Amino acid sequence: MSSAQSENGSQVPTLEDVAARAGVSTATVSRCLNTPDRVSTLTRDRVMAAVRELGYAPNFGARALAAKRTNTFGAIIPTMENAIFARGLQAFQEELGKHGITLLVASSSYSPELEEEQIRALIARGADALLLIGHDRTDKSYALLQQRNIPHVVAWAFDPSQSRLSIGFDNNKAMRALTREVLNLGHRSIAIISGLREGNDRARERARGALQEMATAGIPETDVPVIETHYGISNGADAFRKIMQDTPRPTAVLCGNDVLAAGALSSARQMGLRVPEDVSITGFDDIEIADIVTPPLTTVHVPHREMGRGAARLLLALSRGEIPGPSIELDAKVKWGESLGPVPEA
Amino acid sequence: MSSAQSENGSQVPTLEDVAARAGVSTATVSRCLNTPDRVSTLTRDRVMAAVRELGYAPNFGARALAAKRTNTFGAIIPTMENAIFARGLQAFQEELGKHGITLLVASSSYSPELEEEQIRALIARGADALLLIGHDRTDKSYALLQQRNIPHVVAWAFDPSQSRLSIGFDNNKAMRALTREVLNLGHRSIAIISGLREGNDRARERARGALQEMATAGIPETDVPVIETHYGISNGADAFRKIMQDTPRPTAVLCGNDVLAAGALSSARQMGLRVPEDVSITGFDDIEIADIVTPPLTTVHVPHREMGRGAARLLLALSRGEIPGPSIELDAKVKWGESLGPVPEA
DNA sequence: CCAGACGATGCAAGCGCTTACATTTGCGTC
DNA sequence: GACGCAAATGTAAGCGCTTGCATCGTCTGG
Repeated sequence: MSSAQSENGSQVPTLEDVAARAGVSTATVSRCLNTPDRVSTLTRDRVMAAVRELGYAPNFGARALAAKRTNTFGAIIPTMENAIFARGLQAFQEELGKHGITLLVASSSYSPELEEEQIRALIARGADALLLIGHDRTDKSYALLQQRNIPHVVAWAFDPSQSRLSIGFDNNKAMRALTREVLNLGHRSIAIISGLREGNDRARERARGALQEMATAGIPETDVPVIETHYGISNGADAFRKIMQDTPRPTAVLCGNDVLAAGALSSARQMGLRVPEDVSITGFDDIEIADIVTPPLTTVHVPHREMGRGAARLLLALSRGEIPGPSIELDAKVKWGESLGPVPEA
Repeated sequence: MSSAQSENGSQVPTLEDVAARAGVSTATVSRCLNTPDRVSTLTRDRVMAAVRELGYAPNFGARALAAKRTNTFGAIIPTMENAIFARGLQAFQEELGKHGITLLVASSSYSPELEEEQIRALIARGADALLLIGHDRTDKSYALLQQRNIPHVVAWAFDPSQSRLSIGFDNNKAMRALTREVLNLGHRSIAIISGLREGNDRARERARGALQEMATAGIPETDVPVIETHYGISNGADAFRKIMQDTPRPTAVLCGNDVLAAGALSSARQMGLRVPEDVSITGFDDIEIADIVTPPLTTVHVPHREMGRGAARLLLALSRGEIPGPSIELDAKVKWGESLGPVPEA
């Protein structure tokens, strides 16, 4: 009877309408939609026809309420403003799509507090499982996930010291490898433009890795200028300009990611500095931008797609109640461009 | 009684639990959450305390089901892979946020069929209103929106020939303006790298605008090589490489957007061509990338943020049942970089 | 020819919330 | 001190769907 008055015309059709039209019960219609093989071919055809004729689409809220699951996963990434997470997320989504799962994306602007809110929001919306970036977040966030028993996996970071399920690469290790290359080319006066480290373990580990490697080479941490700034091209540009006023002027600048490096590069050009003849610049992430700036960046290649796909699989397994294997460490290797060269002659 | 058995421990608390704990009825709790001023301060405090203690969060599905609205808007953009829509969407989201509305984003990969699916999905999820990009979409999509009576607005395009509510700029007009500048600099041998035009009115209007303007200058359409390709840096690069093998070789290449232009630029570098001395390249959109490539792109500045904010306001008005004004045309002006120069001496 | 089994379908009880309507309470008035 | 009104709160009817359980044929084997 619900929309029996749907003579009204622009009422949204409900299961009941479909059932009436097909001459079956709502239960049967529901089965047709969810478990088609539990219904005879004949009825199924009739029901499907009714569905089509009415333009019926199930009401998501009602379905979630009754079934207690939504076939929806959530992902909270720090930012959508640049393409850092785009490729990985794309792969994540593709993999979920294969399994009929919808992805809801939210962004936290690199703020653990905002992220907590987003977690809450996604849970409220019924996300069956969550993809999170990095390990840093409020205790409350973790408490929430545990209390609600929401399967989740951490990506973009593999940290041997963390026990929770994750898939990613070791930011520290990767940055050390890159730094080693820089040192090998003779650089000793090196500066770092890092992303904001608070609440961002990836940024922190990258910076720490660089400093550790330099320390190993006999460069004390106190000799290394570090500027911290929000990821963003113009921030990278500003930071670079500032850092190049130091004495001694660094011969190489390690950037926390490609976005910062791209900014640094454009500053260098404006300042009339040649890269890498006058100063070397490195990035991290190997996003598309790394290839199109001039010169192409020497950076760290991150297995974005592999990570996204892998994260999806882990989450899928978790949400089915399976216990997936341990955390997965992927490789992140130095990728040579042209922005890193030997130290300039004095 | 619902989770009276929640002795269980890890049950999700419901309104009823909160009500029991605060010693009031569920109705009162609901009011506390939705219309706090209709409840006495005393009870409100007690209820809120219970909410906090229990870590209660309303069940979205149930709420949507009962209230018949979700305070959720949807947006379907063609792609998240590059930053074309990022800034506008950000502004859109910020504006909605101010009004307590959550944004759900989906992407259609520039496919009208996929978009239709996404529209359906967002509607099923209860989106109260939708933001759409451009006018091109399947009849069914429009039928759906009308049938369900979903407020919606078209952005990124202002087309005087279209009657539906929109906010954006005139792609055709803007591209004509840019083309005029190119012609003014003496270029006569001009090629176009366009985005795929089918199902994409923005791409179509941009290409058409360029061709029209050239026609006005006496260059017949048949003399203008046009390559169509999916937006993407490497596609732009490939297209450019191909187009530069034409005879006569174009002295200027108009790209459908900055992403294609960035690709073209990197191809040019690889081919040893100087920009703009040997060949001029233009973009469209003025996204961040336009500034950081070498040389910075001459492009068309698009008022991303203004468009996003405006779209949000229109949609908010619509969803409140107000009738907003007519469609809004914003300006998109040529922005000079260094990638467009005079035609090279013969 | 009938008991038993099984596949297809219907019945109806919720899922957790909002909200119209009913009820109670507390005040100010005369 | 009784009355009326408004504010505060409670009652209960759904919102549209899923699903455990009951029912009904139909088919099979003895």
